[in-house]
Amino acid sequence: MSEHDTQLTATGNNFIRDIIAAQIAHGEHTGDVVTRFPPEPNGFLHIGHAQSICVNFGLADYFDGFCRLRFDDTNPEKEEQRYIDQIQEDVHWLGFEWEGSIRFSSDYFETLYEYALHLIENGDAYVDELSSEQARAYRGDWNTPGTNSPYRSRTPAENLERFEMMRAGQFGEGQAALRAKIDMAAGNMNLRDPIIYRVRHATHHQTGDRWCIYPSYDFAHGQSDAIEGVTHSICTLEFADHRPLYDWFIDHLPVPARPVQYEFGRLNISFTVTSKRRLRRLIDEGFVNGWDDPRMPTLSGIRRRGYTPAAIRDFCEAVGVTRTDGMVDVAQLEHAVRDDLNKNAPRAMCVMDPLKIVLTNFAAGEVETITARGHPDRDDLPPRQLPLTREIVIEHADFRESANKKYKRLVLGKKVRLRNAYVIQADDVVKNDAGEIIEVHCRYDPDTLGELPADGVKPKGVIHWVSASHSARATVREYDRLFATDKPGRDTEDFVEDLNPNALTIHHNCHIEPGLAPAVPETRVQFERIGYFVADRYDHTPEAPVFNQTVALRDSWAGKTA
RNA sequence: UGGGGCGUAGCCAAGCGGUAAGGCAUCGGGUUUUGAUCCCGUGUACCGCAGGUUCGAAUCCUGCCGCCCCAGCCA
Repeated sequence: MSEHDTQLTATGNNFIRDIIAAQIAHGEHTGDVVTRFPPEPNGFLHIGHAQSICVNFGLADYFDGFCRLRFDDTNPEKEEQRYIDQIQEDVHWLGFEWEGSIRFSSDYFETLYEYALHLIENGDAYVDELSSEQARAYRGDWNTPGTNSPYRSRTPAENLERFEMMRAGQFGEGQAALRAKIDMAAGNMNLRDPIIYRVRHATHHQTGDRWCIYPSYDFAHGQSDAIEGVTHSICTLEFADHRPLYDWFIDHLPVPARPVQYEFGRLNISFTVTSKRRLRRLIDEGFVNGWDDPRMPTLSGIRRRGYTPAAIRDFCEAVGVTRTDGMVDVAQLEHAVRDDLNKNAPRAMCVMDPLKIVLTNFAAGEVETITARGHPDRDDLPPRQLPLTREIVIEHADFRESANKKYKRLVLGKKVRLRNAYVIQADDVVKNDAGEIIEVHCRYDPDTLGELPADGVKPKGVIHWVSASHSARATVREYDRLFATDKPGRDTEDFVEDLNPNALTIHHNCHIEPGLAPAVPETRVQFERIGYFVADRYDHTPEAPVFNQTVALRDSWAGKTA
């Protein structure tokens, strides 16, 4: 993991880590701790998966074992190569390196088939020819025991023959399925003769047309774990009642190892959604521009938004691993990025809503270069050169003709400090016919660079600015939370009704420091007094800079009035 | 109504019989050429409820309540 900046810490809570530590301490576990991250390649990874990735890779790293990346590809109709590629990119981006080459459940299809044969020979599985509708009726419900299928009593020889026929393509989809013979009256529905193989006349992205029968998740997953020597098979809580089945297969098959499943509570975050079905809908219905739209909670989306791998890892560690089905405040995620970016992002100035300021006592045509720190408390980040000219721009919101003492910005007749530069005083306001302020005339105090004014009175406020002429223009995409409510869909018919209409505001013609335009894509920066931004991974160019807002600076002034 | 899981401050979350850590959020205050950062302070948590055991229980026992997951030939 050296090529990445991964620094795994074990500061958070993780009950699985505690369990493994105890197993090792008590001699119940010897040898390597082997885990795996097992995504199905049917969509992009999202922030919820980050938790699973951190848990699996983190545990392997913590115990000096190893973790592999295995695609759980047993449903060819929903899976695509592009997702396989994207998932690998995302896991790497997060900072993890899997052991060996990538694996696929489909790598084990032949072995899995033999395992199925083993079950049939032992009378533990049978080919059922009930239609799915009939099967559902036979299954019963929570209050009614199921009924045995009339095909349940077929002999092993008969089942063997039928199963061969399934593999040979002599059954259409839904006409036959191999089921484990367990208990149609089990309280746990997963044990009511679960499907082991079903017919799918579909081309598989890895195995092509070699197979027309595919193993179910329950059959493929645990056995793949065993084949790979996984010791701790970690998944989320909704699979808890699959564990008896997971163990049943392991108990009834000649597998080379005995993995054990552990479940933890899925990560849910307020003001967002993390279900592939919902994310796909946002894309399909055009609410966002694809899986990697910066508003999306996908890893590629938040990457484009400017989030850092370290921030996401810190967030997952801070949230902890438990069996509680909770909802973490998105503010906790935002805190994690601010914390990282505050320490590492260079500072710069950008004026998003320009108001022209004329420094009446500054010579026209003159350009004074001011050197500013790259970061308030880091000397290793290079200083930057800021051209100061007679005409500059500041934010409209940073000027008022009059205001009370709580307003710490530029007020007519009063002084304010230009960030990194001089103290100025506003003398005149120029308005258009509509009465709107279009220009402010100020005088600057040439003795205040790094110094207090002669009267010794420190200006109340500091505002950011950029030269009107010696600056670059940029498009700045200001993002807000994708949803306006903490639990999308909770109080509405359809979760899309909770979408935040202001999740994206595009600002054209923003003025940025000239040194910022050449930034390479994905350069992260803090626009002082505004927030953290990143040069868009795809759209940013030196000629037409595009910055995406990662997260705004904390603003204890917001909501107050002056 | 069957099976499984979970309930500690607004949100995460320690605690595992000895009298409630920490983080986020909130609200104050200090420092500050970012109303940022940093620093300090700030919460009667009836430990879901009710009984019981005990000198003593969030921690043990019993009952109840609430929330989540399961009736795909999805994962």
